[in-house]
Amino acid sequence: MERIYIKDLRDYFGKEIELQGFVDNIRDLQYVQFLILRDYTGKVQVTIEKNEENSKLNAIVSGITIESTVKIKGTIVENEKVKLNGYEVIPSVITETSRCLEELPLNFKDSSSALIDTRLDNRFLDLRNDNNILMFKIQSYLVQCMREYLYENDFSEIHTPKLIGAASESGSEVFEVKYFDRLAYLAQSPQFYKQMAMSSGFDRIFEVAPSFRAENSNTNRHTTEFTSFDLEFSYIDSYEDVMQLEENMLTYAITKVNERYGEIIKNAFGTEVVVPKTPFPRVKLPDLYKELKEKYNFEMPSLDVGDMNAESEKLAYRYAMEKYNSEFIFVTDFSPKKRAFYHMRKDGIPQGFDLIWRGVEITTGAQREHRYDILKEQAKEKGLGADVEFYMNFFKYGCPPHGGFAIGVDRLTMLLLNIPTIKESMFLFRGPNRLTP
RNA sequence: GGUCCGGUAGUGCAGUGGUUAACACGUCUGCCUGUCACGCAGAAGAUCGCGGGUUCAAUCCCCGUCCGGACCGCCA
Repeated sequence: MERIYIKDLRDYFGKEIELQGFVDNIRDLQYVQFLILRDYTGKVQVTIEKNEENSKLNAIVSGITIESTVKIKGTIVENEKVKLNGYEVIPSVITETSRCLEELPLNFKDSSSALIDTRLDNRFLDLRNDNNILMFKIQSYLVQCMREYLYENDFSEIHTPKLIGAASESGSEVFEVKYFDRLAYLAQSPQFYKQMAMSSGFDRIFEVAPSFRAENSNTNRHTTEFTSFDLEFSYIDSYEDVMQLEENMLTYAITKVNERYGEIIKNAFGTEVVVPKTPFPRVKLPDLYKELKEKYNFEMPSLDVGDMNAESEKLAYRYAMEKYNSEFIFVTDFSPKKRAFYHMRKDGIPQGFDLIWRGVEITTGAQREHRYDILKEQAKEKGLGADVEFYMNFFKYGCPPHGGFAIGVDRLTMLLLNIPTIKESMFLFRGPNRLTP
């Protein structure tokens, strides 16, 4: 029999259908039993009167445990009495297809009733929560829309290695892996390979893949393994082209997410999807600090001028909202000391940016230095030598001017849905103290 | 890595230097004329994170250790 989803039941009134799902709840009264069936599209009430004719069904329902899975054949009928959607299933056959054997280790229906650590220990159950399932449908759609935008703009998706032979930048923040009789590293970014694709003439590429960072970071927005949405493209005139691509892509994706999920997100997560307007405001870091000083009496600790910290990111958001009514703001003109050697510089200023959304950094991007001699000089200045030799070769044989950026998908999801921690906005969190499940 | 805070039934929490460690949800049993967060009654369920110390006596005080949380740093 054809599989019917609960969300489509309205199309089958009066017909015999077959449903499958989890037993969400059972209310076993004296003369009637109610079984609430749940699949990933919704819930429906299955009603069984207690009588001679139904004695077999009554026995099955009495013996069933909540969260077992069942297959139900029955007829879907309208009934005003039912508060859940106004219809119910009158079953002819109920088959238990798997059994929940033990008491659940947490009440996944109420996320606030268990600590995040308990939830992560039992993530497969925690994810049965309606909002969690919804969150991943939305994340999936968001990424689909970003991909869609790029495909429409002649980008191709590539897949770069995550096992690498040399630590890509500093070496201090990569995981070592035993690789036969020597060491390998887990990629902390596809940066070098994205640029290799530019050198290879791929012109416009992106990748959605894991990145690994061996940083002992304990915050609500860091994880040792995250999904990075990376892209790189050629023949740009400046990093302004990179910012434009990013704001257009995000606006396209958020517009579509809002169309499909805006109302649902408001109801489920209590937060508004705000479709941004392009162009996003842009501010130079020194100018931003002048404004933050004037408006909020904020001053960076002097050692950190040329970079941002958590507080200045939050204030940058406040500033963007108050002055531009924008949740997004591009910040440019960081100190070269704080930026990677491969960022192009002009008059000593890195030609790159951070994008702050709702007070959190979601992107670093830049025009890259594609001129061999200058790049070599900048690498030397950062103390990089043999480790980047293979990379330097990309620029010896002609390489288009290019740039790109990376977005953290899990952070993006967290911010879009106003989820308090990245531990919840990724399928399985990985942190300094968590490698399981 | 730093600072602060926490670890007590399945889950979330209360509490005490000494008798039976309280409460809510969940679980189980019985009852209940259609429930819809069903309701009612009862029952079971806790080496009080682990190791050491102080004490007549430690779940409680002290030290160590492990685990976790919030914020900061690092970044996506």
